[in-house]
Amino acid sequence: MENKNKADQSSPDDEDNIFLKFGKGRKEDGKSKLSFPQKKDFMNIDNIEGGAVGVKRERSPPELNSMSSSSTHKEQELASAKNEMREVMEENQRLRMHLDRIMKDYLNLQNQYHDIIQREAEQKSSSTVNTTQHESDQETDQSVSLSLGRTTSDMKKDELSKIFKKDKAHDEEEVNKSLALGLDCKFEVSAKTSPTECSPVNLSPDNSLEEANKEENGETSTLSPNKILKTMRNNGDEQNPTKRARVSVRVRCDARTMNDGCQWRKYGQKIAKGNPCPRAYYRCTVAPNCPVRKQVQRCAEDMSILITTYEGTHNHPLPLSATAMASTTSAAASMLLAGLSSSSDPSPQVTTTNTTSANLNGLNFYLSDTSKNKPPFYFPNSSISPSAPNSLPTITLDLTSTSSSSSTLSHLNRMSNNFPPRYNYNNNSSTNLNFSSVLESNSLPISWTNYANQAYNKNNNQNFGSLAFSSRPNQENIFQSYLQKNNPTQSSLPPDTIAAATKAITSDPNFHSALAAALTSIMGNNGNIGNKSGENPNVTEPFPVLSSLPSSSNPNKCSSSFLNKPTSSSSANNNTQPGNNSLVFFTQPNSSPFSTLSKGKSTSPSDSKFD
DNA sequence: CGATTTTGACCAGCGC
DNA sequence: GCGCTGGTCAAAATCG
Repeated sequence: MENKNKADQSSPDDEDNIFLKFGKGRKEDGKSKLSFPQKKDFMNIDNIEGGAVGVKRERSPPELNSMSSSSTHKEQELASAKNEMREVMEENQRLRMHLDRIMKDYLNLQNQYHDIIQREAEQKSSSTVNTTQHESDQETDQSVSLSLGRTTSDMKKDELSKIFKKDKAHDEEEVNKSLALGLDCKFEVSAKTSPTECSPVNLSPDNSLEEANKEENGETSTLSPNKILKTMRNNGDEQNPTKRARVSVRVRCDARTMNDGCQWRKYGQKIAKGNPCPRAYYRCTVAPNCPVRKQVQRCAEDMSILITTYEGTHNHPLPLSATAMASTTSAAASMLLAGLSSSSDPSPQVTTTNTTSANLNGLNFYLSDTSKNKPPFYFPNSSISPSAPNSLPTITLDLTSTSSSSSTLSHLNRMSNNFPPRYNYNNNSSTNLNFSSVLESNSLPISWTNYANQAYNKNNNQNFGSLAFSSRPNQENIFQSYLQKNNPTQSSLPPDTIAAATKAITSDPNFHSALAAALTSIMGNNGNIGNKSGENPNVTEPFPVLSSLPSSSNPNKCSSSFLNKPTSSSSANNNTQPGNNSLVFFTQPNSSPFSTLSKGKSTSPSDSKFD
């Protein structure tokens, strides 16, 4: 049995080669890196599918083969490099513009949220609540403002509102063609919807967990930026293991590990109870002291599903592609902790069901909590029993394409209810996000933006707080066109599922939290608007927005890209606007034709690009 | 030869 | 206290 497992997992001849095709070990990449400065890699990533990578790829073999005619080649390379540089600069400018726009939208949202909270507080105070409660609400509200507005808290609000007002008209115009996500911060989960329940989202991507948990522990409810930074600096190795959340990613993948852009070193392997497949333990080796670990295990039910569980936050700059994953997992973790912390409301009136679910037509997520063991963090109710010792709150992103396009409810239910205990090995307080592809077998990227954009277009009447991911006209149907391109038979989404998606988006605060966290991770990391990000060693990446794993250009690789630039692969490439801050969860389920170049390590190959 | 993987031992938390 | 389990360590083996 053990031998068999060993063979399953570590036969480097088949599985590892998957990585190699992508970039393989550092050595090879080191070679290619010599001819290409790091910035080039960055550019390549940005233009991932469109051309840059292709350029690089095309160029590499000639480098080996035709060194004789090197002068012309060099010139060509130089020219192409210049071109790429120019493109990237333009891209950066566009990104900046879009960032600004997002900021404005965000402010708009924040203002609206503020109004609503105030209104709610007033209502409360007028009915039953005493004044102290009211005050605390408002206080919390303020702290929400701080925590949500990592950028705004630092940026002078006046300035921002100025900007906002200035562009309000323009934004309103644009809102028509943009995704609107109501961030109405109403926890359907809870009977009592107090503003505090929306607050715990600390949008600092790397510290949301710790900070949120600190909040849980009652250290303080006001998160000043300074404090956040302080925490950021401290969190590295000193992360209290009990204060972390884990993010689990389920991906259909034949490779031994999922390419997440980071560099990992295996430090252990164990057969976990209930799963014949061994669980491998990896440690981030990008930085020597990085506390981030991940566990990789195959799903006992479906061996083709790879379950990768991340724990901790990187304390070093990340490769761009790794940032995508890191930001997303961080956002997911924030979401989890936000949900959890909401349940830790001192007043135990939070009546949660065991499973809070939202159904997004294949974009499912649900909260399920079992919390008898760790009262401070978990919803009081629990149904899932077997508790793994040491279990941490875990959020699961399900990127497997298991749902059929018709009935996502059933899928959701399956997700939430039918996972056998042994699958939920860490089912002590777990949150599951199912970003299953709508289509059953296709590994297509799901752009939240465009996805929800469609929903918004059809149900644009229920968002009072709209988060406008302004999508450009020529981009707003990328997902759809992608669908049409790749699966003409299922190109349209059923209206009911759209409605479900909209409803879920607009109604579930946890989704908001994740979204907000992701957004802030984007804005905060890049923009550094008014933020002393320079002092923050944990700021991961300059700008993860367009981060994209080369997976799409490497169909044989098992990878997951979250913050993707979907258009880069499309024919509309040139029209790509940076505004497409779409969260793209996509998986490449069946990477059947693995190419075998050579043996490799389990290290994520993409790392090589960034070293 | 350095980096990585393997693998048995060890440790800590939890339940009984 | 004991056993079970998950997680980590570290020496040896392996790889490139």
